[in-house]
Amino acid sequence: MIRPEPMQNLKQHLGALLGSCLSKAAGIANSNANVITASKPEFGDYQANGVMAIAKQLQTNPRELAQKVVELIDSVNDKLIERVEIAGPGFINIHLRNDALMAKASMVLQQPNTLIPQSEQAVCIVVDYSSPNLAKEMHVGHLRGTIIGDCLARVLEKQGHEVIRQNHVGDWGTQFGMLIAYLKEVMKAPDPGSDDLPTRLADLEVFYRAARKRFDSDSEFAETSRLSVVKLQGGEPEYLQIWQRFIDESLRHCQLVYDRLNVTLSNKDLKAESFYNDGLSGIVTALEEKNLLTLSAGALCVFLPEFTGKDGDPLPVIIRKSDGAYLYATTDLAAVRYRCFDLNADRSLYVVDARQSLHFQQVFAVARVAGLASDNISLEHVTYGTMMGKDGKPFQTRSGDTIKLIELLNEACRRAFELVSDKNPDLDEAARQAIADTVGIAAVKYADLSKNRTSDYIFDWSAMLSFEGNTAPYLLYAYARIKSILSKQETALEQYSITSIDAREERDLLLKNLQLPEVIEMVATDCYPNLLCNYLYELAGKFMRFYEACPILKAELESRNSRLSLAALTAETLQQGLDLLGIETLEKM
RNA sequence: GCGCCCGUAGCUCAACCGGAUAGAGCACCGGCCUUCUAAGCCGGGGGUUGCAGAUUCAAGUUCUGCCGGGCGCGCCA
Repeated sequence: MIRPEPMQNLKQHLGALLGSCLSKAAGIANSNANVITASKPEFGDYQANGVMAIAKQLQTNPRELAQKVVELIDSVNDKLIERVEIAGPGFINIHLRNDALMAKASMVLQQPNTLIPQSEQAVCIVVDYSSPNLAKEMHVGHLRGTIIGDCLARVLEKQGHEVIRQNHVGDWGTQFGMLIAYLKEVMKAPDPGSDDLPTRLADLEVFYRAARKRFDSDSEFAETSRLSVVKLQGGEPEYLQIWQRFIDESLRHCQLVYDRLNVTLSNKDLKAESFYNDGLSGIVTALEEKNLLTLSAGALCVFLPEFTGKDGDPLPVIIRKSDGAYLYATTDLAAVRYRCFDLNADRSLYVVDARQSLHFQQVFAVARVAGLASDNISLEHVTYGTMMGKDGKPFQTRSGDTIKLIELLNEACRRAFELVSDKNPDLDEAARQAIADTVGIAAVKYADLSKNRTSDYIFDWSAMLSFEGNTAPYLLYAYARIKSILSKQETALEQYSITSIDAREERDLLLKNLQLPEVIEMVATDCYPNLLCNYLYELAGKFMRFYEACPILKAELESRNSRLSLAALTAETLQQGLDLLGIETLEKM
């Protein structure tokens, strides 16, 4: 496959052009013209907000400076720009040429793989996401991290970066000692080769809860559990064998959920906590060499001056517990080292619940001072909010009302099936089921992806399973409408080409299509998938308005072909955008 | 007690590192299917952006102090 050329998106092009004009006019190198999409249609297509700040700096009249900038822009005769004008206190409003927009769009139509340009510099990016605890079955709280991470991985990959997914599953902590101890207890004479373990684990959640109850109520059992961890981490065969069967069973559950969710994770992306086990003593050595370790109450700790807790006391990062077992900080340090020096990552993203932000701050800081991370690697904790219950209180995973992720997906598809059957009773059942499966999953994913990841969110069936308004079905519906039209055209177009713009709705839709690369760039930089959702929703909305206002198949020949092309371009944009969200499209719905 | 995050329409959320009159959806009210899929489109009501200051041409956005909510803070992950 030919790698599409790096290409400036509209905003980058205008930003560079106006930036250089502003720099020249102001006599200040690298001035930022601060070009953004226009906040209102009256202001044109894009607007430059940077003139006023520079004028302030120069103690000069902003409108006069803007005038100089405008003259410089005019002298360049840029192919994209129809005209620029000064507005208000010193804004520069930018209007783009229709012919330039049409030409750009027609080019993209002929080479759809240029719709999303390659990043100028491809780098290696590790994306750590999903990372469920294998002691339990995946529940609704795992949804966010899994699909946000998957979206980011897809976006970065699409830009040409080398993306290495890392599913850092929890398979090695204290809870496994607990499970093993409980299993041994439940099955008096453990014989891991021939028992009915899979049957007993058919409901991992139930098994976990039972073990947990024992652990919390019986200190002797808790002690046995902790000793089991040490034995496991020490490599005792019997423990390893039981453990392995837990893991295999649990991973099977996870993969079912991933496949159902259309999440790209597979076995090859697994890098479990246990993978780092052999390297943990090396972490201790490395920290020792840097004189960072302190023995505190029997535990090996790192104290960094920038982290203090209660009463200003130094806050420890516990590297090794007093009983000799390691904790997740140590594992995470080993993972940082692995990603930096073995995978040679330039960026390492951790898509993990915001509650762990202090933990990651500490791990990153220790990794830097201990040389477990190079200075060049960008370590980024991509946080997301805590899931709350209907009452606004945190959704307790240990309480009985945990909802399994698979149950949510089943319910979504069930409701979607009812709706499809209602809307489209003529389709046979298999077709309706297939549509419902796509729509249901899409709705659940989009409900989460479309919200700013940093805010806490309330688990709410009705919001998550809604099919109207700003939802995935709206986008899928727009796509299906386009496909329906395209399938009705009598003669296939030799090649799509957008050659005329008559209505406001046509132009709005055309320009919006061309702005996908800008959005992708923002998502890749800041890791906010909701920006892509917002964009696609606006794109679909502009298509709906175009659809209502502009007849396509009944239009005059030239307009007809042009509108068909515009519709085809929109389908392409929607399809590629939804694909980056991990949402499949439908030809019919 | 200390630290981090959050507070925007009745509800769920936007607002592109400080920009022009704060926008959508849901819900509610009213229009639009003999015309390319009504899971749609058009219109309407609804706001002192928690409160009070500060910074400046410009603050939902930055700073300070309160109020309210969430999370984290030594051997769970």
